[in-house]
Amino acid sequence: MRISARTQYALGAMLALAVADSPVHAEKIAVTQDIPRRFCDNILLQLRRAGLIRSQRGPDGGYWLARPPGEIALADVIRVTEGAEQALRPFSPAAAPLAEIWDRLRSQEDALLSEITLADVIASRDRHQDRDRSSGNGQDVPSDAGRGMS
Amino acid sequence: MRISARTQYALGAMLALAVADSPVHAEKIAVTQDIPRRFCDNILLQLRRAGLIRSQRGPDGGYWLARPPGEIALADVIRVTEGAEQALRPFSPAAAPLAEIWDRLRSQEDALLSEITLADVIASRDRHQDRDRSSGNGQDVPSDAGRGMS
DNA sequence: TATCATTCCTACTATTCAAGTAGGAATAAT
DNA sequence: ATTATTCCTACTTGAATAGTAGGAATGATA
Ligand code: FES
Ligand code: FES
Repeated sequence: MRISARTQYALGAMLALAVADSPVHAEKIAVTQDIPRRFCDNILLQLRRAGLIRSQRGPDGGYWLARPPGEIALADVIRVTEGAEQALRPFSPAAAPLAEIWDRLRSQEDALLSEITLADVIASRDRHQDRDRSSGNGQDVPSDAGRGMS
Repeated sequence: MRISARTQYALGAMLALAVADSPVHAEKIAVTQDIPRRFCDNILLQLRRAGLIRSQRGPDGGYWLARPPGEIALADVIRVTEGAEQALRPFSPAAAPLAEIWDRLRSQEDALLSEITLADVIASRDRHQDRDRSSGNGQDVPSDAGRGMS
């Protein structure tokens, strides 16, 4: 799969919401995540339509996650922003067996991205901030990390 | 990684060479693999420069594999045609931990594609042609398949 | 009720990248 | 010489991504 700027931005925005404990303005997200202001609006809208986030208009409005960070997988976000990848063009019969391989690649990738949640990413980041407390330190990102929003 | 038409074509061409037992014209490859004629030239040239195939000019010329099909992994071909994927743009600090994940994705993918050789693909194709001879049939593509060129 | 800050929506422009083409030079067989 | 092929650079085109524009709808506050 392609990792577009849009996807990168969307994940950044989702992470920003995951660590906040109250609604966040698009403006703030745009600034802290370094996303072009108008583009940020655009992406947040898409995420809301997909049901990943909720929103409130007017002053004192903003965005927040629809579910706790531990229940949102990276794949959930990516599927939205990358949309349905257009089927790759027909194969010459001779190259047909390659299709099976592309399928394997995709499932492999999907498996990984479906297992990692926003909470995992945040936990991993926090672990990297206080560098190596123990010697044989954090390898795996545990899937049971953050549940609440703070 | 992206599976471009170019990559698809290149793999088709390599497979065509893998099953041939003497030099093959670009023309023939283009026809049998359904590759636009001129584009085919273009791709073959790139493959030759990368050292994956050899060539001979003039009438009675053509292309052939530089190594036996069992020693050419799909990754070898793909790395050539996809080129050095341009580094994805800088992350906002907040989204930095994602970089690690992209890396994991890439290695996972590279591992799979490095294990499968042209010979494996051909063997798999042949196995699919005579449909299910035994009941619990071929799951894995053995890596020790064809060695010679026929 | 007026005002203001925000989200929401459609549609547009610009930039980049992949796909494919063009024209011919170099080489080798006959 | 002629002809069939590979070889090489550069160009054109099409599609997709990235980002922008303009304003309508909503909701808080006074
Ligand atoms: S990155 Fe998605 S299949 Fe390779
Ligand atoms: S297809 Fe290569 S990393 Fe996703």
